[in-house]
Order: sequence, then structure tokens, then C-alpha cells
Amino acid sequence: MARVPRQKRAKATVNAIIEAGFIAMAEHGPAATTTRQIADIAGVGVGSLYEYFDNKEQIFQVMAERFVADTIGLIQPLIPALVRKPIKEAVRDLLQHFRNFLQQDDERYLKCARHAMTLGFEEHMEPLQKALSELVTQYLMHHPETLRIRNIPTMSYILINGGIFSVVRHLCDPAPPISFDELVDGLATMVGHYTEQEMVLTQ
Amino acid sequence: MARVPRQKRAKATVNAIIEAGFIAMAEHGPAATTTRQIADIAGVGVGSLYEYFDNKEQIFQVMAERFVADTIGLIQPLIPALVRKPIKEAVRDLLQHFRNFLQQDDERYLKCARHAMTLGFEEHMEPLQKALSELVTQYLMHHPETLRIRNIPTMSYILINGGIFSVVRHLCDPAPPISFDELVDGLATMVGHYTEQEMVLTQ
DNA sequence: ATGCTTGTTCGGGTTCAATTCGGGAAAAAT
DNA sequence: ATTTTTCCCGAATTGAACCCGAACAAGCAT
Repeated sequence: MARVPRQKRAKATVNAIIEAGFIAMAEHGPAATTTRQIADIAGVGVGSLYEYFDNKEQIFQVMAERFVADTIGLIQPLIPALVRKPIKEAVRDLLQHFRNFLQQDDERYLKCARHAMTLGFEEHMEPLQKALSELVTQYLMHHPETLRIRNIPTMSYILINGGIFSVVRHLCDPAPPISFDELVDGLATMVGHYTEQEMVLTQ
Repeated sequence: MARVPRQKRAKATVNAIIEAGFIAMAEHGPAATTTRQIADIAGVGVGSLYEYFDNKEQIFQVMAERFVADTIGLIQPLIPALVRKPIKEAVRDLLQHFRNFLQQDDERYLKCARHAMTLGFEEHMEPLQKALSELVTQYLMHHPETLRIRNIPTMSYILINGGIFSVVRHLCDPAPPISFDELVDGLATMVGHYTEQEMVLTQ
């Protein structure tokens, strides 16, 4: 970022640019969003973009950071309630909240998540992974019997990555082969069966 | 594609362009690959690109199609051997082959898979999904006891999408939190436990 | 072989978007 | 009130995608 916004006005400008980025991206996709579109939507001149961002790419970067931060902001407050529920219900709840989050503001985030790779989502995903790992840890502590499960890091990795991707892909698919509820139910059952089988094998 | 190549020479040109596309994409990423780079690597003039492709985007599209076709070409011949193995071993084998496939030619495909979304990978993924569903079907037929499993379409969907994404993401990650073998083992165990638990619940 | 038609290649020229730059307006500091 | 800092802008620059017409090669009939 070439310059740090110091005045209130400037902070509002930066914010408007990021918001505009999401809107333009949702509407045109990442390749077809131009700096002029972003500037017009934000209601600023093109040159202003470059006061606070080195280039268009960096706008996308910051958008990705914002998105991840917002996602974490969604998850954190849910943790206390989730850890008290049975595992299948917890998975279902989490995913339903995630869907609502993606679909708010006319699916703005969902449409952008679709192009997550382009946005360099991966590089910023680590905090999200951490937040979800934290959720898993908390859950395990509230359910001592589940501490017998082996390979928890590996399974978290698979479920977090696979789960996020499956959900995003499903929501983007105009004609998905299964319903969203089936997907959520499937993920919940997958987790449930795995833990139960581990309980059996390690008793 | 503006024109269909009729002569052998022209077909070679088209092929060279697609190959060059993979090389350039792997080296520079999708945003930074220029038509000149592709043309230079392919050893043709820039104008030649536009004889067979409407625009740069379409080159990427065709690359995605090629990639999916090659992946299917990898999987199809493996099916007969895979269906004879125990489920965990089958998963492991499949994923190892997939890894080798992605990493051949200096990880060309892997580097491109990373940007799969940009390439419009999703739109072309359906045949791949079909091929993998075919594998699942064949497997089920060779192991009649597994026909008792419920929700097979849903579980296929989750495992195929989640599995592919987890593997690609892992291979792209310069510092993955778990090893590839752990990931493969985790996926195999996940499938194994799920089927066993279903066996128990439906007997 | 020779001319004719069609298919193919090429690279300079045009267009359009990203980025730069320098000056003028607004806010803050003195 | 004046100086200094911060902020905003849009015309000019730059470079890449894309178009186009000339030059070249292949097939094919005579």
C-alpha cells in the first residue's frame, strides 16, 4: 500500500474502494473488473485507487484478507454454542451459518469465493484454518471421550478444506446433483461416522 | 475457435499453442501470461493464436478441457485394477497416481490446477465427476456388501470434490501442516470408516 | 510441371485498460 | 493567516490484447 490513510475522509475512501471491489468482482468476475469500474462504483477518481494500493492485484489481496477476517468474525462467536452440541448438529449449524454468510448482500461473498484462488485466497487462508482448528480443539475439550480419536490434525485438514470447497462449489453450481441439505447432512454424517468408528476401534 | 485446423501442420500449431499455454501458465500464473509469451514458446506468430482461438480466454478454456480429458485418461485404465482392491488401498492407489500425474513435466499440471477456477475448470469438471462416479459404481458392483451403504451420491459428491481440492491444495502448499502420505491415509481412513460404520448400522 | 484456390502464418497497427504524474483542493498544524 | 501535510483527481503514458491484410505453403486440377 503506497500510502496509509490518516484522515477520516481517506479511510472512507479506502473502504469504499474495497466495497466497490466486491461489487464489481461479483458482477463481472475477476478478469473483467477494470479499475475504472471499481473507481466509478466507489465514487472516486481512478487515480485515487493508486494512492492506497500499488496495483489492482493488491486491491484483490486486501479483499481476500477482509473476506477471511469476516469469515473468522462469523465463526468465533459461534464456538461457545457449537461446542455444546452433538457433533452432527454442530457441523450442520456451522455450515448453515456459513451459507447465510456467503449469501448475504446478494451473494456478494459467494460470487467472490468462487474466484478465491485468483484472489490469492490460499495465502490468506491460514488464519481461517487456525480459527477452525481452535473450534475443533474446543470441541474436543468439551467431549473428552473424543480425545481418543487418532489423526485429528489430518482429519481436520481434510474436513476443513474439503468441506469449505464442497460447500462453495455446491452453492455456485446452478444445477447441483444433490440438495444443500443433503450435502450438509452428508458432511455431518461423515464426521459422525468417523468419530464413532474411532471410538469403537480405540476402546 | 474461429477456424478448425484441417491440415497436419495446422493441427501441430494448435497443439503447440496449447502446450505453450501450459508452460507459460505454469511459469507466470494466469494473469501474467501474455499472448506473446505463448506465441514465442509455441514458436509461432502472435496472429496465429487468433486463427484458432477467439481470444486468450479461449486458450485457457481449451487447456482446461485438455486437462480434464487427460485426467480422465489417467483414471479410466486404472478402474479394473482398483475395483479389485480393498477400499482403503484403492483410495491410496488412486491418489498416488493422481499425484504423479499432476507432478509430471515439472509440475506443469499442478501449477495450472492451482488456478483451476480461473480456467473455468468447474464448467469442465462434469466429465471428470462422471468418470469418478463410474469408478464408484464399478467398485460397488464388485463389492456387493457395500451396496447397503446409504447416501452414495451425496458421499461421492463430497469425497470427489473435497478429495480433489484437498490434494491440489496440499500439493500447492509450500509448507503443508501434514505430509502427503498422511493426507492420503486420512482420506482412505475416512472412506473406510464411513463404509464400515454404514455396514454396522444397516446390518 | 503450372496456374489456381484454399489454408496458414505473420507482425505491424489499433484499441483499451492499468498505471503514473503533477497540480489543485481540503484538512491539519503552526 | 500561512504553511504543511494529506488527499483527490483526470489527462498522459505504457504495454498487452486483438485485428487485418499481405506473404507464404498446400492441395488440386489441367
